[in-house]
Amino acid sequence: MDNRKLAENFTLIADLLEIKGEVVFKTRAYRRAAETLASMSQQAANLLQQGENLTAIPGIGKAIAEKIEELVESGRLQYLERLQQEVPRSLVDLLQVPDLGPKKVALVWKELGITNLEELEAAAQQGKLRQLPGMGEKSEAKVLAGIASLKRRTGRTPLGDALPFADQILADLRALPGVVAAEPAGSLRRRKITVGDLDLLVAAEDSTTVMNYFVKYPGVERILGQGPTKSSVEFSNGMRAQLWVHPPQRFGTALQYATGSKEHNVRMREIALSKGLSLSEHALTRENGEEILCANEEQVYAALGLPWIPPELREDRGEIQAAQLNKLPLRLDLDQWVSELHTHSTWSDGKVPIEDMVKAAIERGYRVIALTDHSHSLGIVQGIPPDALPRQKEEIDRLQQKYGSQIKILQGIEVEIKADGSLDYPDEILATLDLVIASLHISLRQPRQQVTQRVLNAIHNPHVDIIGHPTGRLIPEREGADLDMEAILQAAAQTGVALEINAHPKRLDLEDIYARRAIELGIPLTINTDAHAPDQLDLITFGISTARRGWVEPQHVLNTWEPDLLLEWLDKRGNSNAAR
DNA sequence: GCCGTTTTCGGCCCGACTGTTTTCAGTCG
Repeated sequence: MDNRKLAENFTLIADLLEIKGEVVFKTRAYRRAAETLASMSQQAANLLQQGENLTAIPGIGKAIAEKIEELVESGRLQYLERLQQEVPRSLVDLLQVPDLGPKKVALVWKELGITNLEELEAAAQQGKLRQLPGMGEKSEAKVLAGIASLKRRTGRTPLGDALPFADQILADLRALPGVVAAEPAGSLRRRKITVGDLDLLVAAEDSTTVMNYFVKYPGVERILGQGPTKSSVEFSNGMRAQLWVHPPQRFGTALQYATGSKEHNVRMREIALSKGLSLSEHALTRENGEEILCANEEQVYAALGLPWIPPELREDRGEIQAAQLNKLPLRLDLDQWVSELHTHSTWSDGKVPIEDMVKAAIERGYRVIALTDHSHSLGIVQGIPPDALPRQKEEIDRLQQKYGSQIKILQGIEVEIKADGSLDYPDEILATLDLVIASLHISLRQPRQQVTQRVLNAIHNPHVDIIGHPTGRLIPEREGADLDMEAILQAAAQTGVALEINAHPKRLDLEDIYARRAIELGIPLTINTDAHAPDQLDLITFGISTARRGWVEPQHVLNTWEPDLLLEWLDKRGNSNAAR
């Protein structure tokens, strides 16, 4: 049983306990354990096998460790099975309805015998909910609207879609009179791969104009709430956004609060309390009621004796302890970028000739670009047949002459890891290329052991330099291959092959938690855009954010290395002509 | 259920907004 499954079990326990009416601290403990498990870079099952004590993990004590053990060993959990006999499991679906929480779910269950969404909708339509204590006509209408919205919603929005949408709203908000600043917050600012609601924050003395503008923004289907400091809306596409407005002199605490994560903020407030301060979105408050206002986030962190923590790290994964010890990772940044190592041209499915990609790379200040067109077997695109590689080489040589010392152009390949586990090109051909990326695109649904073995084969091929977008996932439509990631990481550490964090917002693969594990194991990483057109080179920032979320530092990333160092590394990999 | 340079028992973050209420509970982030 993997960590995700374990986390699902503990989340289910928390939901059921909440409906049952258990004390909140117990449910909170189960939720925290679920979060921790989901964000661990190593499998709990593996740790158990190695004889590690799970109670060493923060948030996991004796009781939960025993439950993990039972789940890993038997695939079942007696405690959960007993719990489900008390509280019908289908009730947790009701918690998904906006404005329905555990108390109201328990109420409709106990008073009306409702156990699922269909029964809830029917009861609301029949006007039965309004008769319950504490509920009225409006609550009933809210339930119906909530169910409708639930049916319309597609779940979390990919970061690549949410960010441009939010940026447009923010630009419009900045243009309003009296608006001093407008920034993204929440998971958007932390650059999670998917975003639930859009969280937006505005600095302004008077919120009235801003709020009135926001709730009437084009595309707003309904207003979920509107107040002087906070409003939230739902768009016709099902996306939700909420906006906070705070005075500029309180913007720091407000931004810190709105950025989250919730768990990070809880830790921050605990530290504040230990220093005799109370931290809220409005201010830090001393015990005598005196307020300390923070116009920027640096002041908030400084007041707690901490350096500023980059938003991508704020997931309560040890960043606060690291900050206290002054051991936060060195910040990875675009201005450190030297090379782009995964691009396509019209030699396969790219949109432009090599020269246009080269020029675009030069414009961005890069000093190395690798053209890595697809090998020929990938059916959906026109790959390069092996006998065309010499002609491509001639073109690259000609361009290298033309652009001379401005940029080094590498002839690479994105070679397909075929369904049978072999690579699409024989070793003799791979050996002639400057750089080899091996990637999965097909037969991703093979059983774990089989698909993992394919990647392991590629890792052990001495000509392969990089494993491209390891799982092959596409957000949100395609789940990645069910890889045994620890086995892959161990093999990469052993052979020295680099793993890619593919920067395309539909991929962001290797994902953050495994990037973090990779650097622990000393595996070189590379962050590339997989650009099929010049402007896609700018997607690199998504990859950088994902790497930051994985605590990756500049020296871990091939793309920040000086060209000489990179070419030397490629040469040592044994297949490269690059240095010549 | 977890946790401990004040604690192995008694704590466990803070506030906005809504609806159903006559002062607050529930939900959300």
